[in-house]
Amino acid sequence: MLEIQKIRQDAQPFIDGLKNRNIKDAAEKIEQLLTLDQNRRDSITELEQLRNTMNQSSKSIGKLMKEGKKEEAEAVKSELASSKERIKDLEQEVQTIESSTYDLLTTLPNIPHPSVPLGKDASDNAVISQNDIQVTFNFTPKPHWDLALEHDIIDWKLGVKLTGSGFPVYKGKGAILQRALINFFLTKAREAGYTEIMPPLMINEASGFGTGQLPDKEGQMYEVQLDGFYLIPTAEVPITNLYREDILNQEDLPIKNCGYTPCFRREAGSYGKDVKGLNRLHQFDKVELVQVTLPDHSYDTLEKMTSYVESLLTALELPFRRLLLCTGDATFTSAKTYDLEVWSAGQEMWLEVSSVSNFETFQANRLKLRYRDENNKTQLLHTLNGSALALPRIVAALLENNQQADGSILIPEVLRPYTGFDRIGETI
RNA sequence: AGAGAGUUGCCGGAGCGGUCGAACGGGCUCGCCUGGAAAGCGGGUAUACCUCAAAAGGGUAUCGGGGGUUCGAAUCCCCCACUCUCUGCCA
Repeated sequence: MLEIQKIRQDAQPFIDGLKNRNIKDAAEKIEQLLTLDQNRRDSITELEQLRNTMNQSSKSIGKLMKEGKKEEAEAVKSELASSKERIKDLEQEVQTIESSTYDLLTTLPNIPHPSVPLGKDASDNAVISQNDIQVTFNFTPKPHWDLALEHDIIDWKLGVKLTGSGFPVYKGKGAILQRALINFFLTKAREAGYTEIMPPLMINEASGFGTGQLPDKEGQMYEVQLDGFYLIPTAEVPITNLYREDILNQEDLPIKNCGYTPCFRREAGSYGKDVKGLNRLHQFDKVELVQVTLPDHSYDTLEKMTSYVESLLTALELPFRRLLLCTGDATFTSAKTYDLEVWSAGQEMWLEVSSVSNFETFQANRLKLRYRDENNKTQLLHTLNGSALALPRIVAALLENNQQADGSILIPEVLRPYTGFDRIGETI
């Protein structure tokens, strides 16, 4: 959530930023916000003055009662009646203004960092870099859904039987591969200084709000209505919300956490080849990184986190490229996002496997996540996160890129200690 | 799931419907004391918002969350959440 105090100080960067986000009536919205803000402050000023006199009168009534001057007390009481009504009205007014402000503010996305390219949609994302790993075949590589079926390692039909589409069942070496990847990613993260967190897989509404999934994105999350919980769409939600309403000490920063969780996404409206096979699931596994940093350090951290994720892809010998998402394609909460995509030879397409974002204060503002600065004042921190990594598309790419002429699939060297086997399927 | 008890500041812990942002103790911190330290003594020690050009100062709100009664609520009433104990159930 954007900081109203900052908008009040200097609205122009916000107007520009929102325009770059393709919000046409950005200026009007900011203007509305400022008006609401002014009205709110006017009302509060009056309200608090009234409350002040009210409090004082109440005290004097107390005194008069003690002194036994009942009639005088009654007189003061009757004088208060009108203020009391006015206070009620003003309270109502403030509440209305605040909820309008909230409604408006929650529709506004984060302001993009100056380095983010302008653009409408994914086609305007900038390819920043690409590694030099190539995969070549002297036969036509198959898509992973065929390979998975042939080797009986992933079963979509069973998933449909148990639950529905988008909930595959991993079997045998398919299941072991999942576990191996999770373990590999977590081990690497620990070596890189991240603390492993195993959070709840359901969150409450306050947590959903804190990281920006609620109030608007309910459609993305599965809801357990009876208990008022949501299934997490990513470990980012619980792991970032660990620090909700905290005031951290500078010496505790940066916070570097990682965690493996299944992720649950409704993905309403997705269709076509995007959802084929492992490309887009309702339940998938992911290891997530979360960092909380001082404002001055967040962009440096963003680069380091992204490089770290790239090192995982390199270790897995996958061809990948790094995108810088344009102003139109970055997520609602992000100020700057890098996407990492791997090349999947069977489908001949790039698959997004990681998204690394700096949210600056956008989440921290919602979370009320602060630190004490040199002057002992509380300031909002910056939050970041990144997938390291999301499993299904990694699995898709591994299967497709590492398939051999004989139909078997080689496991990358680094994973073998984790899988205990070096190949899926028959060798010649 | 049923019955009961509870939820107060960084922690422990008081609190009668009235001057309670909250006794008392501990912690932390500053000052004095000391050659230095301990002890001792004295002071400070929440957050958000409003006011103010800013600082100072002043004000409002906050005692799990929300609503209500009242001139006035940490204290009374209602709803919700959480914690603990017992019973039940169970990986």
